[in-house]
Amino acid sequence: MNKSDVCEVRSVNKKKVRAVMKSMLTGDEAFNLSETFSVLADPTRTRIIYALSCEELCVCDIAGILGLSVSAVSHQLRILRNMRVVKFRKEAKMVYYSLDDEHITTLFNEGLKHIRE
Amino acid sequence: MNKSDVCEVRSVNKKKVRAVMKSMLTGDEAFNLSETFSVLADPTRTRIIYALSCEELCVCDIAGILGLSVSAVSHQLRILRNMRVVKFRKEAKMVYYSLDDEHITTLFNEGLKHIRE
DNA sequence: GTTATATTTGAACATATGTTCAATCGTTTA
DNA sequence: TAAACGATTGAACATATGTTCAAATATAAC
Repeated sequence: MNKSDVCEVRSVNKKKVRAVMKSMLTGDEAFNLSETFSVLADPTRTRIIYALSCEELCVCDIAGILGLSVSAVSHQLRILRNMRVVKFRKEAKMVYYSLDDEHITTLFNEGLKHIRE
Repeated sequence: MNKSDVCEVRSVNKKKVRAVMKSMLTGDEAFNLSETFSVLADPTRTRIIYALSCEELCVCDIAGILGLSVSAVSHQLRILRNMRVVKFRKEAKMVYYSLDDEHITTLFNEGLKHIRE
């Protein structure tokens, strides 16, 4: 960023700028917030979350429902696991996944309402 | 996707799978939903949205508040404009931006609540 | 009209992300 | 124990995304 990219006046309305800067999100907050939304920012993951909001499902069946490879689904489930959006239990050779985070579920439903209106 | 990637049984629980597939999100819905969340899935954009939730601001001041180049901010504002998250008005040489979408704002606040709990 | 300033834009660049493919791990069953 | 099957993983690949830089617009002031 060279200096010509910075508005010469430095701030057009110093009072407003100061007020906003005072209450501005911290870097961590902005990062965590956008990271939370990132989980829902992919169609495959939203479809997985939708499916799991209906039923507890094994990886194999999720892949069948979505028409994707088991591997692709497993990679996405890892992301959802890391973000604690889903939980799983093992039964024999199968691993069954279900939703684990009511906050994300609320966000998800809020978003669904938005696009369906 | 080769055939070995598909579960042999095809579906472990056919009844569950059929039920989920019946109510599954369409491709368009999944795309629009994830697109909506994508808007909020970047720290720069969440900071811009936060700032605009405090005050109507010109591009120059947003850049100053975020410590980013005017160009970088303008590029992000274009995305927010295209998604109808923000609106703007021109006054002299300046362009003032403000929030335009209450749905997104609701999502944003819901997310903020989530990370602050 | 020319200069200065606020903003936008396009191209280039580096980084992040999602899927595929092949290999591996763990459990079950033959 | 060996074979079969569900799931996970890592590397490779293509695509998407965000910032920078330089150039272009647009409006205001001289």
